[in-house]
Amino acid sequence: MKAARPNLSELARHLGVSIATASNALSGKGRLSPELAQRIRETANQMGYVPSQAGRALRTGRSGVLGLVLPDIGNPLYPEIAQEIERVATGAGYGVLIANSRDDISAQDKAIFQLVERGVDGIVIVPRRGTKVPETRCPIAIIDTPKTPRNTVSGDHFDGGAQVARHLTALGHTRILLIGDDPSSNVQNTRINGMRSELSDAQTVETIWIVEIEAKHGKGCALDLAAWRARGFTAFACVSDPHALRALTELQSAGIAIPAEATVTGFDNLQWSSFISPPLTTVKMNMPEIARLAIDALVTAIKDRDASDDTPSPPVTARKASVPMELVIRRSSGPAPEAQP
Amino acid sequence: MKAARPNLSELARHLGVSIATASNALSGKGRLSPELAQRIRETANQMGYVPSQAGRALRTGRSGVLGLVLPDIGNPLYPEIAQEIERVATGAGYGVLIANSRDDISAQDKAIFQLVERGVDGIVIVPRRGTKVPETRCPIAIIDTPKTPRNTVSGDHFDGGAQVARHLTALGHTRILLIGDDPSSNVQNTRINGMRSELSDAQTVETIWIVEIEAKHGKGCALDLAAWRARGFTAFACVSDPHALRALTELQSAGIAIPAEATVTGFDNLQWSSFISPPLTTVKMNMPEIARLAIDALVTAIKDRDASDDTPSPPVTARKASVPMELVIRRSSGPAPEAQP
DNA sequence: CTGAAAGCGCTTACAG
DNA sequence: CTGAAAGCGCTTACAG
Repeated sequence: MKAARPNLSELARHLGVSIATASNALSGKGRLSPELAQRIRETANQMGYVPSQAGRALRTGRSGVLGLVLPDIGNPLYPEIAQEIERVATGAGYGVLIANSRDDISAQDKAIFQLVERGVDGIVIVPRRGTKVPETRCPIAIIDTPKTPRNTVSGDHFDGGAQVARHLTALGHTRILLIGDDPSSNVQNTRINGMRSELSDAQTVETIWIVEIEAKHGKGCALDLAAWRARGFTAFACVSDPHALRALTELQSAGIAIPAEATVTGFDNLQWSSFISPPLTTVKMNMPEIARLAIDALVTAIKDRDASDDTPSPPVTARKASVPMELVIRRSSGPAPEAQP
Repeated sequence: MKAARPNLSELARHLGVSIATASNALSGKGRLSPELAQRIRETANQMGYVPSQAGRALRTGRSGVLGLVLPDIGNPLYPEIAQEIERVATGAGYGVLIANSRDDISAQDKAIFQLVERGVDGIVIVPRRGTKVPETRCPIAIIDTPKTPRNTVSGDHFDGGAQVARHLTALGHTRILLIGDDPSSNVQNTRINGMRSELSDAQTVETIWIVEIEAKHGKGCALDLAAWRARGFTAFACVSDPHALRALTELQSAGIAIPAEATVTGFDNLQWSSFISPPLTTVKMNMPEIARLAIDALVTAIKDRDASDDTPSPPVTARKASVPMELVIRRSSGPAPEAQP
């Protein structure tokens, strides 16, 4: 009644072959007759043999696990990143261990250390704002912005912003309010800069940062967008969908019709952005591609590092650092009304 | 220049003690003089000694890692679950390996198998709709609804629904539309049933399911809520915040003022629910508590299982299966207007 | 109070 | 083409 999972030596004994032969058959490494290999694989299956990761990890020095460090879930984009990273990593034969860099500023370093302690082969990090990613001997892939030091791969946030701006210009908007959340965010700044790069001096452009307004009036306070509208601003371009949602509902509540009287745009194409009324014009990142490039780069770095040992791992670089974004035009953006207050 | 991370035997040699003593000092297990233990720990720190998980796992048969299986990210509640599970698990000394049960129906079983293959000590599952969680010898904690077979712990969705209904009744609403997404969801059904349980025959209550409407009119179609409003329905109670958002923006777009002319409620208290205009009345789950109970139960089961080996692990039950929810009243709900069409 | 030794399950040169 | 043996780093009885 020994139904517990067999190990390699039990499997080998059962088959009357050596343990090495069994191992070779399953890994397809050493040369052995195809028939024997076949027979071994079948029996392994049938006996429910599952190789021990621990044994393998101890022997090979590789855990087959990658770490993923994400900041607090505040940004609803992270689940999508996590999902894509998990999908690609699984496809490459890796598991994904998650860690959270929430709380204090040192949490990111702590999270990284914990992952290293658990023996991950490499780490993907979406850095917290205003932090430095420490150097380790464990390869690290960074997803932030093209300008971030040691950045591995990211969406082309600048170009995404530029696309929004061209769209608004084409619709005839001349007074445009850019709405950011936190000026210390690399991603948000790059998006804003991208927008500004495509807006001409003939247009009036202002930027507001929500954290600064909330610092004065409290969290969740009104952004007074109706007042901006009254001053002739007809386009409200936000750095992410949740802020666009906040803007859109605030304008709607004030009785301003979207898109007839004001245009609102977001960023990130979150699930609900296509389901609200009116559906939100936004910018979609190519997450599957970003995840693929990040994991590819990481896996390559892991293999390289096996050769040259010791020393901190050099920055991991992807084949392509910047992945294009796609403007998704929906009904929340429309032609500028006659821009009268 | 041997700066690479030392292992236990190098540490022991460096200290002139046996490898067993070093191990005992670090784990605090075997009895040894406090001074020696102290000295060993200090030197270990100073030499940057990091114990090998692989070695430990191989020896102890425990990986110190839990698996977390979540369905597709469609439900924006999952990130919060993931975050809390990760937090609690880390606190209990476990890492968290994520897996996704997206795609086809068998994906959930596949995800579980992969985690087992990676040697996790236990698994937390939020089951996909309409699937059976397979029995394994690996302990599994299920987070779904109190009625789900083998459910370990969950929010009290029924009572959450009841709280919403009492709130609406107290506000004087007599014609109430319940808005669900998918009738095959245990969670959504329980919430709807909870609402119905507290609505009297004196009230008119109807339920619509978004997937059914979309099956006819296409994804993202209008829900025609203005028509319901015209028929005198003044309260729109949704099974989750994204659906409430859809309802709220649809009503606002149709020129119906919230909450003056219609009340909208959601479920789950997602981040943005407090930032929209008007902010959303919703129901908040006690995720930290749910995560704590789930992990506690799992860890207990893992320890128990070490005693009795083999055989599928019995269902993991938490000290408390059902965690209360909290109604969060915000401005999207208000007194019923004179309910004239 | 401390140490020598076995063994967890695997892979990988190496010998035959 | 196949097998015997070493060893990855740890913990845990056990002996002293």
